[in-house]
Amino acid sequence: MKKKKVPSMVKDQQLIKHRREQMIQGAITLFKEKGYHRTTTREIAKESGFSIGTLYEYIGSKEDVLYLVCDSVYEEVRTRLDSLIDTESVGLDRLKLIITSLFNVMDEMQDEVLVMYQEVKSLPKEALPYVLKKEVAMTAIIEQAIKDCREPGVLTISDKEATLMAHNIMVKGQMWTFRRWALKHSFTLKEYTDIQIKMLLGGVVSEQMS
Amino acid sequence: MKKKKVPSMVKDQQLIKHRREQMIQGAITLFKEKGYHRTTTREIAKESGFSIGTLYEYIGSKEDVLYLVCDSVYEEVRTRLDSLIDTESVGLDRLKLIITSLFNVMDEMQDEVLVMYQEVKSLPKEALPYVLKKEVAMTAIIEQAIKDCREPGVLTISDKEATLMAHNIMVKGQMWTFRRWALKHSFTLKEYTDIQIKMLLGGVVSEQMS
Amino acid sequence: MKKKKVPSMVKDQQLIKHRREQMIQGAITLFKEKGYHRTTTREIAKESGFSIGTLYEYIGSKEDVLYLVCDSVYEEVRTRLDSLIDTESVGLDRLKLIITSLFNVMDEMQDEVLVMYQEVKSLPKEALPYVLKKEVAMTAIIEQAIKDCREPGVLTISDKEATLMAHNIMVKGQMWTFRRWALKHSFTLKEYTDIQIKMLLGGVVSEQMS
Amino acid sequence: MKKKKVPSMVKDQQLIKHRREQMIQGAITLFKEKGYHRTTTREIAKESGFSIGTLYEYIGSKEDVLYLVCDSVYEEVRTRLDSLIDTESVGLDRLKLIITSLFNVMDEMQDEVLVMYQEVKSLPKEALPYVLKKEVAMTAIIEQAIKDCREPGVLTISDKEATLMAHNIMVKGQMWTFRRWALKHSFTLKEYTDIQIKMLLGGVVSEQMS
DNA sequence: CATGAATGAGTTTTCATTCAT
DNA sequence: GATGAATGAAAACTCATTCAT
Repeated sequence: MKKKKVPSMVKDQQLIKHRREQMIQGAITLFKEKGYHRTTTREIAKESGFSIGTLYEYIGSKEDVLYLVCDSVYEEVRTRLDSLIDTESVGLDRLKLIITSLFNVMDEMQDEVLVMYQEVKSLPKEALPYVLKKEVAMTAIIEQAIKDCREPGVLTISDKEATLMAHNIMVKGQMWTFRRWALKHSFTLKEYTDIQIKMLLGGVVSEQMS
Repeated sequence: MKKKKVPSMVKDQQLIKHRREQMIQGAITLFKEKGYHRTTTREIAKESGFSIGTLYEYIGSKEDVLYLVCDSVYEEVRTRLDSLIDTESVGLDRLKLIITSLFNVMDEMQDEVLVMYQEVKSLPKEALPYVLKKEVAMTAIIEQAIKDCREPGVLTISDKEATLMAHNIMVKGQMWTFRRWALKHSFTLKEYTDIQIKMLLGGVVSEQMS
Repeated sequence: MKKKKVPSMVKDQQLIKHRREQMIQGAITLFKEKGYHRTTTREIAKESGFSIGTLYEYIGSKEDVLYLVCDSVYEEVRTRLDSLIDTESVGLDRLKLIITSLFNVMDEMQDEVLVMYQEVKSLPKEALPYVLKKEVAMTAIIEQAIKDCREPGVLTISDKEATLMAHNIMVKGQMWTFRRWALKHSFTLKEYTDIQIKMLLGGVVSEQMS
Repeated sequence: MKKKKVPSMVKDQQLIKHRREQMIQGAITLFKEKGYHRTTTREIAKESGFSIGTLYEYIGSKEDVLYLVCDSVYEEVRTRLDSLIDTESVGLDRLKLIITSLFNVMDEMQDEVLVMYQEVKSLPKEALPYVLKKEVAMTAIIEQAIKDCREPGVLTISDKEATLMAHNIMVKGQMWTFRRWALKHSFTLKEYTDIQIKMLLGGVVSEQMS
């Protein structure tokens, strides 16, 4: 389950990194517009600023491009998220910070994230687990943050509930991208975030608690 | 925004219906396995039990198959859901029934639903709005059921919150299919349903309300 | 080199004749619009007023339709021409009458004639000679009429010249159909006929003969 | 009404020219044999000496091949004709030279010309006018040459007559190709030319002039 | 006789990938 | 390393023809 190795004919690691970044940007632009399958390798090469021959100096197959894109998007989401939540806050505050940060990142990267979630299923069988692992890792962070809030009178929640809540939060983040067609008419990001947090952490409903 | 007309060279309406049902079943089976783009029209024809020539007697293009599949899945979800929630129950009971029913239907039809949500984006531009309309309609039903629960001491919720909660419920239904790879390890459908309802309708968290 | 036999599954000769007439009319209409190759047998059947199955009760293959069309057009041209030139006139008057009649028939049947000349080359190898025979026969009539004008002081013309003049007249007739795009801007049928006759039979140029 | 642009994926203009020449030769050979519609793109590629994939690097669609063929044949006819008539001759001599040259070119290029005249009608709507323009241009040259002969006692002819005579000459040129099946039995090219010139420019008929 | 659904070989076109320069 | 022309397998779609009803 380690990072998939994308083959390249080129030795210079610096160059590989540079070219692949160009490639990923070009590919995202195109995938956004027409999806992975309707985008040709020729188009990716052109959009990336080099020739089809060069493209294949840095990848082994078209699927590698998709893998690089998915990997890159996850990495970027992760990096941005980490930088936002790297604070001293603890407990509920930290959990709220994580949620807010997640939604913010999803909003900033909505096109990239949408592309990624819509196309992961086209990844080759061997690459999927590696990508899913990142999803699992992020979910685990949230789950931990939830569990760290558990305290009588603050958050009473079972392990299973914590797990599911973590999944829910992840999905609410993604949902902001894939259900945008409906949500954007009714909510700003701030409204969306506030209401979701309120619903997640209580306050909406009250009768059962008495 | 009306039902898209899929052209057919065959006159017998009964036969059209029958053949298209075969076709939809065949297509779902294949889309499940390899996705829409990796499935060829020949494969669809073969899986459906007829020749490629016959396939094209009942559709105008490959995209029509996708449209028929999406339309059919929505219709089926809707029919099943309607039959499950067509009861006398009202208020919170009715809302819980709707949620439970939705999740049950999603569970029963997980493959079909997954296929549909993953491939809608490949629908031709003109067909998408029609399909989204169905999603909107289902969300609206849930939203109404939520609003019908509003009562001091039972459910205090603003219009916006109700709208978002409806979306959340729809997404939690879909999530049971597209996040199955993670959820199935931790939850049975019953557990999933119970916890989600509990989280949606309160009881998990309590301190803030005081 | 006899009339090609077009096979039919039907016995009733009367019916065969009737159906084929429908078929020929339908086919000409379509060939006019889109040419033989771009017209499908299904379209021919529909335009003719019956089903594709019925079409094949009266022909053996699509090429037979083309043959029937070509044959029919020639027959019609011939019939009309014969009826127009069946008079007592002789000599130059008769020749002029033939030319005028030919051009008139070509004008009346321009679409049919154009279709025929454009598509004969698609006839199956065996059918072509039979159709060409009709062309030869018509040319021969003209050639004879030319020769019948030969008389010192009236028309002095060698055999070879007479032959070529006959071909020229045939082609001038066809030309009125296939070069219509250019001629219709400059000439009415009457003008066209008058000038062509004048040019064919002298009067345009004169000085060299003295 | 300008030269239609045929799209190519290849950049090297030299190479495009070369490949298209191969393609045109291959296509003419095949169209000659079986016509445009019965010739497949695969056959064209093979006959041209490259693969089907390569063929489509140099054209956008099968119709483009037809356009290239028609364009090329006209260009070639025009070039050859121009080189033959580029002399000092004037008046009747020049007209006779043009006619003789036209017939010679038609004879040399009979297959190509025949193919072109039989298939122009299959050109896409937008391409036809451009090709017809070339036909018009050639006719105009002849018309001018005719008018340049006008002189009392040499050639007395009205404008309309000159126009029609020009069309006649063009058609007599084409006729040598499309009526070859009949003419070749009776005439050599020289005979054909001599008699046609005699008939066009007088001497065959005489009675009216007295 | 008439019908029209079924067939599948054949057609155009695309596009990932290779490799000589 | 970079280029882009060449390749051909594979895909969508067509349509003449058949044959059971």
